Amino acid sequence: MPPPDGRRVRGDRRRREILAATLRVVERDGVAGVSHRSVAREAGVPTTSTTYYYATLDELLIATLTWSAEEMAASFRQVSLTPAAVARFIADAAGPHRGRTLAEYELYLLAARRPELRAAARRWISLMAEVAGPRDPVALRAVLAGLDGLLIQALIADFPPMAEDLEPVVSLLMLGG
Amino acid sequence: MPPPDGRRVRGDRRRREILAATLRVVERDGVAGVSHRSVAREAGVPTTSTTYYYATLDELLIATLTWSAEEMAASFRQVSLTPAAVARFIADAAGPHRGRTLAEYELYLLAARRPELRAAARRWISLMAEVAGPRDPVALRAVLAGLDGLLIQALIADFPPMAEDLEPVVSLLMLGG
DNA sequence: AAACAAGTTGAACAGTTGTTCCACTAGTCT
DNA sequence: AGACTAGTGGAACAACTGTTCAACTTGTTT
Repeated sequence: MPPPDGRRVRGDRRRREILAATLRVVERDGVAGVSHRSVAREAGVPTTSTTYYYATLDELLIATLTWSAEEMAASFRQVSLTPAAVARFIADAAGPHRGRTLAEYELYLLAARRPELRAAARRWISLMAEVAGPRDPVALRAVLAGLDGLLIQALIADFPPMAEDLEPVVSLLMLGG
Repeated sequence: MPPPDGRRVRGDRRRREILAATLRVVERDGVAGVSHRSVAREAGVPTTSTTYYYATLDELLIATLTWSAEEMAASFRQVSLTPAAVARFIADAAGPHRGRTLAEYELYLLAARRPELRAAARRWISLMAEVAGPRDPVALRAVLAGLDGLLIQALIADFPPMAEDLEPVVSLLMLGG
C-alpha cells in the first residue's frame, strides 16, 4: 500500500511507467535490447529519469522482471486445472502472447546467472504447482518439468502448436495416462 | 572433409579457435558478453581476425552455437538409456558442466528469436529423442518436455540437484511409473 | 620471376553505451 | 516567508561497440 504522500505517489507512477516500458523493450528486442536510453525513449522520458529511479541497468532489469513475474501470477491463477485448459494456456502463451512469454523465459534463464532473480523464477514454478494440483513430490516435479519443457519447446517451434495437439500430451503428463 | 590445401587448413584452424573462444565467452558472460573484441581478446588474436572470418556478430554467434550443439551431440550419444544414467547426465550438466549447459540453453532460447538457430535447437531435441527410446508420438513428446524442463529447472536451483534425487523423477517420466 | 589470392593486422570511423554532473522546478514542512 | 527535498532534465564524460580501410605478409600458381 503506497503512502498517500504526493511526492511518493508521483514518483511511483513514473517508476511503473519505466518498468512497463522496459518490459515492452524486452518483449520486442529481448534483454539484449535494454539500455537506459532505449527504455527512456520507449517510455517518453529523459534518459536521466531511468537512472534516477534505477541507478544501474542491473537494478532496472531485476525490478522489471520481478515485477513482470508478479504481474503474470495474477492472470495465471485464473487458469483452471483441466488438461484442456492448460493446453489452451500453453498454446496462447506460444501464440498470441509469444512476446510476453519469451520475455518471461529470458528472466527464467537470467536467473541461472543472477541469484537475485531466483525468487521471481521460483514464483513461476510454484504457480505451476498450483495448476498441477496436489500430488506426491516426485510426481509433482515430473509434471512441473513436463509443462515447463512443453512451453519452451513450443517457443522454438516454427509454428506455435495448437491447443488440440497439445491436449493429449498435457493430459498424459498431468493424469499419467 | 577439409581440402588438403595449405591456405584453407590454416584458415580453418583459426576459424575453430575463434569459435572455441566465443563459446568460452558465452559460458563465462553469456551471449550478452560476446563482441568482436571480447572474442578476439579471449582467442589472443587481433580484432580484425574475428571480423575477417565472421563478417557480422550474428554470423559469429550462429556459427558458434550451431557448432557447439553439433559438438555436444557427440558426447550425448554416449549416454546410455537407463533412467539412472540420464539422471547422472542431468546432474552433471547442472553441476560440473554448468557453464556449458547454460551456454547451450541460451542458444536454445535465442532460437526462439532467430530462425537460423532453430535447426541447431531441434538437433538437441532429436538427440534427446534417441535417449528416450522409441515410443508413440504423444508419449515421446511428454518425455522430451519432461527432460527438458528438468534440465532447465536444475539450472535455476540454488544448488545443483544430485543424481540420486533426480533418478526417481526421471524414472517416472521415462517409464511412466 | 612475376602475379595472385588468402590471410593478417593496426588504425580509424561514427555511433552507442552506462553513468555523472549541475541547474532547475515543484511541492511540503516549519 | 524561507528552507528542504524529491523529482526533472539537458549536457557531457570516457569507454566501448560494429565495422571498414588500406597496408602488409605469406604461400601457391603460372
